[in-house]
Amino acid sequence: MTAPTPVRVRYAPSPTGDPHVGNIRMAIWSWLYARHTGGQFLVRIEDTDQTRLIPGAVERILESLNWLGLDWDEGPDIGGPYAPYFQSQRLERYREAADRLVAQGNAYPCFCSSEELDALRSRQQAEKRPTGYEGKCRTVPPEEAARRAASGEPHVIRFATPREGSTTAHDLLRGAITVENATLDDFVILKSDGFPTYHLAHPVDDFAMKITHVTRGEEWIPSLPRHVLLFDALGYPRPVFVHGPVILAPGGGKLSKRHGATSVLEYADAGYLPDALLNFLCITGWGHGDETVFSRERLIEIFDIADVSLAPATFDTEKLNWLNGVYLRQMPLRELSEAIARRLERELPGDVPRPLDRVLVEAVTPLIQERIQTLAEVTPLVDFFWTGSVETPPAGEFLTKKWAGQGEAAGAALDAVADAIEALDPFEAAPMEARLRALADEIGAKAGDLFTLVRLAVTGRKVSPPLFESMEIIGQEACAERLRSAATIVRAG
RNA sequence: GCCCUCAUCGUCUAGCGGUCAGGACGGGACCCUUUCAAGGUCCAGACAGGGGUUCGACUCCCCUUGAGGGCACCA
Repeated sequence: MTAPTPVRVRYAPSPTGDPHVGNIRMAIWSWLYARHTGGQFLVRIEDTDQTRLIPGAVERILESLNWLGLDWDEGPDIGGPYAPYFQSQRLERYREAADRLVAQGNAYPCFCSSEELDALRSRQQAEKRPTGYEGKCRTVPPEEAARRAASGEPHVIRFATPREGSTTAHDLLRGAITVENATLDDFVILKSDGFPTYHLAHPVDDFAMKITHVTRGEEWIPSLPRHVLLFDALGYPRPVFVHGPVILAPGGGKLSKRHGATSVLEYADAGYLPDALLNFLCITGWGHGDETVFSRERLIEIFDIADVSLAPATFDTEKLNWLNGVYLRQMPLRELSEAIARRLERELPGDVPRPLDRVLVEAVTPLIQERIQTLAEVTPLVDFFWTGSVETPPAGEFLTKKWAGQGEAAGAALDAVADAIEALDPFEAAPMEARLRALADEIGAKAGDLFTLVRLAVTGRKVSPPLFESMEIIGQEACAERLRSAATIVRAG
């Protein structure tokens, strides 16, 4: 889809915490749409609520975008032709717009206190009437209002919403949305601290920054009529509005901490890959034929924001895990190996010397590449390659199935394996397997039963990467040592 | 309570008046196999309900039901 003028979309988070995945998904879609059409993607910080600012939030927001590989053409850190990109630095513009609306008779100062407003709201609720400001200060004569405001009396500026008629706005995805003006109230556009509310800041900035498509979450639909009224009153052309669906938690309802990670950085921490999360988030709430795995390039090639679905989608962690596994398996050895090395250096016990030997990590990587879904599974799976000695499991672990009650036989078998291992030359996986299969035959055991003992002895666990390749990496001496020690324990059991 | 939005397998979706309603995750079976994975083959599984419109509705309209969102000097 090609737009007549270059598409300009923006991601406009407020710095009140880490961006939620639902929020980030909208940013991904917006970014893809900009890149798909050859337009621009910008970032604007909506820091108009001084009471909710969280230090460091801006940095974390930008870090989240960076990690996902979303780049911006204009933003708080790099500036741009419409700077500044912090709303807190654009206060004069909002003031100006508000003054103009008051002068035009589209807005008025309101001197009602929060206590008064709270009281009004409770009264309305008690009487089961719609809540909302009923326009008390709208009747204050303009001259009197101006005088009181000039004398320093605390006040806000409210928009004088038309009482009659209805307002129709258009959403690219949903078509016309019409609301009776009577259901709207005189909402605040400028707060008493001089900061604008979102309702005012949004039209002023999106007009000034030449935004062509306002992309945001569905939660904004109810206030869309107010925004449209403001665009009109200000004499700004209306942009295209696109309200994406929300993301639901598995059980239904909002996705929250209770359901696991909710921010991008948490997913990074949990061992997910940027491309996998990007693919997954994009895919939840949007689809394209029979395809499921999309590279970034492919998405840019085919993504059209007009194709996103309207219904709220449920966050499917199982699918994310599977997709992450797909990306892990696709990764070039060197790249995966480096990621695994960094993970291990972060998680291995402190007595393991850093940096890790990359040659060893590269030997281990192919053994686990197709066995993990996230990087978080790496360390518990392969730590025995680095921890000097494994803790041999108790005899009971060994003496199950074929070996139940056969402590002596199992011990003998382990010793026999140790003998065979020590005699091996070269000490490589293929000949090792051949030799141990023959040995199983000699002992009169099934290969699998023998290998289970060896696995337990050498890796310390019943599930491990491929046995012989692992043993080759661990080394001849260490393997023999672990086998003998296990033999002793098993006999005693 | 008032306003708004949405509705295809358990989940994410394709479909855009005529299809055996397709794919993916998850589930089941089998194959492969030294564990665990990965891989392969196959199976089960959906148009929320009721009215219209039409020669013909998953597709268009209305109602019901269900789900989600909003009703701040927060965004």
